[in-house]
Amino acid sequence: MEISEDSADPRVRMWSPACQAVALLLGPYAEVVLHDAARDRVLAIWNPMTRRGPGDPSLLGELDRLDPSARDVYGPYEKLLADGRRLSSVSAVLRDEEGQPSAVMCVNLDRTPMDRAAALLAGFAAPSTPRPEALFEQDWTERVHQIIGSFVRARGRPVERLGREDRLTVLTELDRAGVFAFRRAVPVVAGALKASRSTVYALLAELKAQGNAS
Amino acid sequence: MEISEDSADPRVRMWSPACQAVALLLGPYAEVVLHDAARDRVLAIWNPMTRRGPGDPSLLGELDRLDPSARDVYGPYEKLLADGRRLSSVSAVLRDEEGQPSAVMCVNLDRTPMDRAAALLAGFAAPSTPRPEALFEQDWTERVHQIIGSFVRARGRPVERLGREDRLTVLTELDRAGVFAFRRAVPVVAGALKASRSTVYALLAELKAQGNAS
DNA sequence: TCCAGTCCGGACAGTAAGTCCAAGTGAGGT
DNA sequence: ACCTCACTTGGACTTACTGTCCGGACTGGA
Repeated sequence: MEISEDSADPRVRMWSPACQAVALLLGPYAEVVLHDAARDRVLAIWNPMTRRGPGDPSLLGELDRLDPSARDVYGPYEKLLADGRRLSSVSAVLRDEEGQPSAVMCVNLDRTPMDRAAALLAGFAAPSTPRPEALFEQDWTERVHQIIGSFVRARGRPVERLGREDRLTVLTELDRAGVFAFRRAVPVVAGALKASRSTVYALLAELKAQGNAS
Repeated sequence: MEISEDSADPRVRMWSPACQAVALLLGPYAEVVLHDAARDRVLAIWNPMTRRGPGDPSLLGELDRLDPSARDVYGPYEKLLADGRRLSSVSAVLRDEEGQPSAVMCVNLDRTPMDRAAALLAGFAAPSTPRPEALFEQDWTERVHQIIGSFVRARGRPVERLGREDRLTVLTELDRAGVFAFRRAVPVVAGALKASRSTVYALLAELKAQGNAS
């Protein structure tokens, strides 16, 4: 991963662990460059994104805005690569033990993947899905009356006059519709059928017995 | 931004530009820690994400796996913060001009923002939810898990780590979906949320109070 | 009228739904 | 390291609902 002009250079030896660590952390999306500021050359480079190598002129104007007498840390500022990729960059002036500037570290982070992801997210998020979350049948009692009503109409006889078999049939349908999974279902059904709670339970027990038997 | 025990420490003076540059580049999502490996202490820290400060023991086991005689760069490896944030971390052994290990730099990058984005993208891209939309959902527990699941995915955080507000939100959605009209709904939801029945009832009461007040 | 079949309402037991509280837990502050 | 506060939890407890049982009442037919 590391490409350096001269690993024997004490500056490279000293700074390469830090540079390499950062390059590792940011995976393929960042390059780390160690510059010789005085000679405007690249000392070493990790994850190169351009074709630069050690010994090449630094280019990119990475060192233009540095003023070691003022500050040591610059950025993040934006840079544009020839192919249009946008970079976020920081630079740090590195000093030797006497406090003299000896090198400059630049980290160039390619933001295009994140920009793309951001755009994608923004595009999807904006016209926000109007909640296709289809809900349950909110009013299940409605459904109870519907089922009973249509049966009564088909049978041509009011609920009060339904015979035993009829009620068994209706209860079967209601059960298939999942009505009895709801709380308070039996009293409601009993009311709608104009029958007593006891009767409904008795009929349901009968159905269950039949169902299990068959 | 920088918090250091003793800026006069030559190691801090020497390494802080590099550390600060990295901290700046990665914005609020990364902390950079400079350790005194020999004494297992923090020398300086940028963008602290935990409560550690200079002079504190290093903790976090950041220095456990280091072996300066072998390599200088470690990682990226994954670490887990107490609050559930997942970190990508790298460490570098920093040496003085004689080549003696003098400090260790650790960069801890919080990946939850990216995880969340990734989760969201995955949620959109994936076959979403193949919605077997029946008129009457026979298997309402299925729906419970679907709703909780999609929320967890959007939130990018496992169900165990959902905060109070998150759970209130989920319960609101479940309620809108009519889940609590079913028998045995609360125990099922409590199980799916990895919370106790009591807690679910408490949160539901809170929602009801809010809803009536407004 | 009597019988058979059914239904009713109420009593009752069992199970689930809610409420309440003391104790435990964990994050944040000092 | 300790305290505090907010929250969670399991369990005890109350209330509501579910399901069963039975005596009495109604109905239609012999």
